[in-house]
Amino acid sequence: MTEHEKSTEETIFIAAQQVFIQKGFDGARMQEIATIAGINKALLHYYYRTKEKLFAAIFDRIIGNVIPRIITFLNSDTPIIEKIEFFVNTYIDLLLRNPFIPQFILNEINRDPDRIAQLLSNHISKNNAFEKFSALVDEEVKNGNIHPITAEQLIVNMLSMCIFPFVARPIIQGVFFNNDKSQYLEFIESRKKEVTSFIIRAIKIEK
Amino acid sequence: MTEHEKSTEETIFIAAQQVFIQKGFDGARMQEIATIAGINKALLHYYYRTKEKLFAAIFDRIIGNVIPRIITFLNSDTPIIEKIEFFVNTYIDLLLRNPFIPQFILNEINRDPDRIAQLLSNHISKNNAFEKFSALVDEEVKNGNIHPITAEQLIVNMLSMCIFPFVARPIIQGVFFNNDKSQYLEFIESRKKEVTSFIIRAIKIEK
DNA sequence: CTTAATTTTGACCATGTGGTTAAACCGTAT
DNA sequence: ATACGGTTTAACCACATGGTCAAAATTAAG
Repeated sequence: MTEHEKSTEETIFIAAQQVFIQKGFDGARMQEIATIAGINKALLHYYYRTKEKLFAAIFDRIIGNVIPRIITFLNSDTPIIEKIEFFVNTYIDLLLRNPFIPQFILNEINRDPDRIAQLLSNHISKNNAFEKFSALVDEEVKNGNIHPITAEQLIVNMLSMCIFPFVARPIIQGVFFNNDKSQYLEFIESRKKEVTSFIIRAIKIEK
Repeated sequence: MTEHEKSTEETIFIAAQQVFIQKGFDGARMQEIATIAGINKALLHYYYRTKEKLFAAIFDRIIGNVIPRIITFLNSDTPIIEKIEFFVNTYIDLLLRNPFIPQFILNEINRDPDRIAQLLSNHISKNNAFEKFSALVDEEVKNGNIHPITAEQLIVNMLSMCIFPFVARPIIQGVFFNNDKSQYLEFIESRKKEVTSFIIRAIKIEK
């Protein structure tokens, strides 16, 4: 193996990621992955013994990229308004760079509903991340800084508005923008500010 | 065929709907559908010639149930605040009764991105529904009744907060509610009011 | 150079899959 | 009774699919 070329294992990984994302687990074909990776199908099984294991490897790496961001958001000590601003911006940015992640995760949710929930629960409870954020929200409500809302509702609203536009991309792009890709991307880009101010207007109490 | 029992065709349809929703197109097996319908596999092909056609039949009926609601929302002549209130309520109600619809449609988006966009575009442009709503939003902004926002952003925000909690159900239920079903349903139920007031606070300008 | 370990391949297998076909079944009109 | 239309079935087929295996190619070690 020379320096400049990726290892076979990583080549397979990238090819598999592409196919699994595009076709889902059931739609993905080991042969197609092999072809894209430019290798023999048997070699797939040499590195990752089964389709399940190959999928799991990809899934774990992707989910491992997302969870820390959520933990950080819940855990950080900045004021709530700044937290939201920062989270919406970095999260939409992440999804712009990896627009396939949401659909991929949603697909997996369908295939094995408990697995992700378990994974997330572990990470989040390990740091008491949710309790911390929940306490912050409650306090801000008590102090009259934001309108009454539970932490759960707020988080779900935030994630909804960040993630949904990516899974519904074909609809949004088709219905609103005549399938023009750049208009869609511009729309998403502008959502960083739009969603942030939308949420802030929805919760902040002006004094 | 006696009166009280459903026609074979409808029995198949219901079984197929159940399987396609649970497993997705690729994961669904014609044999499983047949077994659930309590009939022979060949009979599936007698009524619906191929898997594709069977799926299309189900898809069309489901999507046909959703589109009119969106058209109505865009078209009705009531003030914008009332429109939003009404839409969020009826839409979340619809999804509570058919919680599988979102995941089903999202799956299909992945399989054939242009098809739904086409379908929706046709219906919506047929009634000039979007232009009408867009004009309403612009006018409300101009009159200083709501904060500046485009119709697209507003619609996407609304749909996001209504739909996403259903596709992310396993995560929400697992992380927030220890997998307690009734707590999750209560959470969704309360969103009818929460999301409505969240949106209204985000857009309405108090005078 | 020789040997041993690792990596890669082509051929192969068992099984599952969507789909077909010819025959049986069943109610009904003649 | 029988002939006929629509309905249902068991058996079957071609083929794709995930996975295996023994041998070949390549690399590393002595």
